[in-house]
Amino acid sequence: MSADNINMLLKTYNLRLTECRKDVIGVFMEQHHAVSQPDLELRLNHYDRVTLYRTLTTFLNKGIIHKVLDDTGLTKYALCSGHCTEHHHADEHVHFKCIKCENTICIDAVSVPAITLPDGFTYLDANLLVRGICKICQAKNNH
Amino acid sequence: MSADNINMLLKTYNLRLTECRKDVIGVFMEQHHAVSQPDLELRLNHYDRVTLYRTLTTFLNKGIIHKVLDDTGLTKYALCSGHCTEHHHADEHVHFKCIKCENTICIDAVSVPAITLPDGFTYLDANLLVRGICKICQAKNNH
DNA sequence: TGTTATTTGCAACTTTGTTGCAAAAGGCGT
DNA sequence: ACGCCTTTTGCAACAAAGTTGCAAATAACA
Ligand SMILES: [Mn+2]
Ligand SMILES: [Mn+2]
Ligand SMILES: [Zn+2]
Ligand SMILES: [Zn+2]
Repeated sequence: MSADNINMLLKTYNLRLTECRKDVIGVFMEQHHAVSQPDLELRLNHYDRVTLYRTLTTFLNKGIIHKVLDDTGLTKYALCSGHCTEHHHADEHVHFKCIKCENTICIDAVSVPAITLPDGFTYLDANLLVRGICKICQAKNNH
Repeated sequence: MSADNINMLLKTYNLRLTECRKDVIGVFMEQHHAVSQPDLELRLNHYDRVTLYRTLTTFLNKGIIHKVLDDTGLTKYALCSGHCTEHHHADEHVHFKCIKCENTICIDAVSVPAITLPDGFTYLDANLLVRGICKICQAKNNH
């Protein structure tokens, strides 16, 4: 089932169906948290580092994935849900980083609240990172 | 006037008054936008890269400065305004990155709105980065 | 001014980001 | 199924940033 979805996704964005691209999308789909380039390098270690880098860049440009900021400076990526394009991402939701498991997830259910900027400032988009303890780690603590 | 402030600040945090630390604080004070390590290296190029790195780490641990996330993955830093400590930063305000001049500033006047997370998630803190066009660049456009 | 703990500079190494180029592979018409 | 053409990949090479150990320099304090 998933393989067809992946091929369709790539075709939608006019991208060639290469093994690497299919595998990278596969990782994003089976993972429910944001993925960094080093994460990808570990899981897909038969591909060259540069190829993975370029695959991420391509997906980012097409609007297939979006950046997820991290408090460590390491950039993570996640699949876009809405209809995002290269120039505008239409899925402004909260990102949550757990300080226990270090995973960062997209919380699509919670969108970024409207921000009123001081006079003279123009709003383009926003990236909100909330840190705390995730549901899974919380449950573990209450054994 | 400023030199006394700087010495006082360092003493408050039980830090030795070294040239490097005083100069770094000086840069933060005279700059009204967030500063990255490479920024510091350019301005204070008579200090070793590692010394600046360690100075930032020290200030970060003491709660003198806070991290300002950036959409490029480059970490920037800014002086803390409130009473921040190593473990908790009490100055949760909006950060604004201008896509023209690339400067990132702390907008202390706008605090991060309260976020309601899904059940099971615990909130610790948040970092909100708004992108857009800053007041200065806006004014330049309207010549 | 001398003692001691802290800080600095340097060397070294790791990780990540980035580009050019030739070989390999995908898409497509035949 | 084949060949052509364009895109993608792997490799080499380099740039930039992060990180640590250690000996020399320096701040704090008596
Ligand atoms: Mn997301
Ligand atoms: Mn700030
Ligand atoms: Zn967790
Ligand atoms: Zn600007």
